[in-house]
Amino acid sequence: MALDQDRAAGSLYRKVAADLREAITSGSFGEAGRLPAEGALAEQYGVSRGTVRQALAMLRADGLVTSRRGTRRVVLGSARVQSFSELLSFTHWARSMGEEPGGRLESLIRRPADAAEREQLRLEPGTEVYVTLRLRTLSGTPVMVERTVYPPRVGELVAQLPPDVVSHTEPLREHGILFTDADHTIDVVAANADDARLLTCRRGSPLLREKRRTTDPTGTPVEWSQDRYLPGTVAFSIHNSLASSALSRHARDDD
Amino acid sequence: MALDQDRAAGSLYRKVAADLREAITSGSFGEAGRLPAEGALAEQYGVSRGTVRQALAMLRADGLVTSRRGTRRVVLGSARVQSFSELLSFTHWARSMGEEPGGRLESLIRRPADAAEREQLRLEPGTEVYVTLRLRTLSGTPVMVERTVYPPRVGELVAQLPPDVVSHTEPLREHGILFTDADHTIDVVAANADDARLLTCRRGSPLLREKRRTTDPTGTPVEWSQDRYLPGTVAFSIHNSLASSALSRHARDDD
DNA sequence: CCGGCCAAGTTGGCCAGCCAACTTCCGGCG
DNA sequence: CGCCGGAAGTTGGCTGGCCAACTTGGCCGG
Repeated sequence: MALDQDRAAGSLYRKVAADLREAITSGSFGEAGRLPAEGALAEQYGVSRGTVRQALAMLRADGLVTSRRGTRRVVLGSARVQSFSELLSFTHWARSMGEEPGGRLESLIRRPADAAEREQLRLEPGTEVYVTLRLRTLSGTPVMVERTVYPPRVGELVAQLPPDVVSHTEPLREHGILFTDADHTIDVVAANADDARLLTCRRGSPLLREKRRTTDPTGTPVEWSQDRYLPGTVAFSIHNSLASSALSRHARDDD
Repeated sequence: MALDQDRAAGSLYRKVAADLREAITSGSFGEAGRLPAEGALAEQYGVSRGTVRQALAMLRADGLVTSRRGTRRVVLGSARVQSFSELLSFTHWARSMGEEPGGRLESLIRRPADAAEREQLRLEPGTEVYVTLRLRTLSGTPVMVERTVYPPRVGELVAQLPPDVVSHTEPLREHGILFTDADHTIDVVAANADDARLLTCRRGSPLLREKRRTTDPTGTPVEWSQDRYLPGTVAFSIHNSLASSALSRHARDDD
């Protein structure tokens, strides 16, 4: 049953995971209810127990269910953003929330990489990098200033994009630049003069900063970025357990 | 080879993962080098390929290696904090950095839970909760204010702890209260009067806020906490990819 | 010399089975 | 009535095997 629809990518376990995720969030198992046993699910979906376990591992990593030896799995919480591309691309994230992402390129310069940039992007001394400064908006209101450093291979492509293009990752993907892995660091920083001007806030007022280093499938760095969010616009959300962890970015709607 | 030492918990794949993690961070495969094939590792460790794959899945989730069909895995970065308990317990985290954690209980009150607290801790209306306010220090200097709400079962135990106890999670664990899963939300907030007094900063100055809801293995909430960190003392760090995500908290030592 | 094709190598995915460790529940016994 | 032990149920872990999808590099032909 239930797998007839192509609800997820090719692999079986992803389809099972997607189906279970939907069942959980729609409350089929209750608020904090117990899931069917792995064997029962395997029979129900017509797959092996190993495949079901692979699907359940995804849900466990996302913090949707518990998993303990000896007991049925228990529903922990409801679906969160799947955090795949939502965290790598401001545009994807905004659209997944139903908001309209916007952006304005403030500056794009080309200059030799400094020591820190060479370290992050794993470049030879003397290599030139492309540095962009962009203001990002959500449904028209400014929420974030993005400073990104690109290695030559990527920067050359970015430089040819029209200045008013909304998404950077999408056109880059069409040129074979893939964003697959990223390291994020989150802290607080005071707004400098540029930040204050672009975000229309006072200089020195606090901003939520996300530093991000992104690599492609081969492990080659493709981007090093520093995003500064206006407080109250976004928050970062993480689930972690003894098994795994998952992160998602979401808009602030509560307190 | 190499598995003679009990470098990790019981399961084979954890031992393999720990060994590989050490080999990667010690540079055995080079800065961005390629790992041996799964089959080769399986033979080398004397385990099946499935076990090696389970170990490698951990490393991939931690952002240490890539994984693509058709190619050997590539070293992405070096070891990060394993984020198991480091993120659940301020004390564990501090000690893992070699710093001396401290704490002072400012207040502990018992009162009926409000709507938000009942929602978070999944309590019946009218249930009483225990609310603590603690100042946390790192090697003597104040870095964080922690406001925690405990459900009755846990709060009763917390109330009996001596006020100067450093770690809360450790004594609770001895009473059968386990912290296994947590949801974290990170954003910025302005210091209120209490925060300013305890952290010796100005009122309204920005603090990094981490809201945390922790559950035990059965999925029952055991804690709801709101931690406010002085800027410049901590940052939160995450790795995410198309496959998985991992989070760790770390001290700020760079910029 | 360049380009395309092909084969080898490698990981992703799935299956079937087995045992151990653990939890829960129920019934018996004190 | 309460405690304890055991059986049933469930997940964790590991093996061995098979095929598909994909990448890489080298060979061959133009």
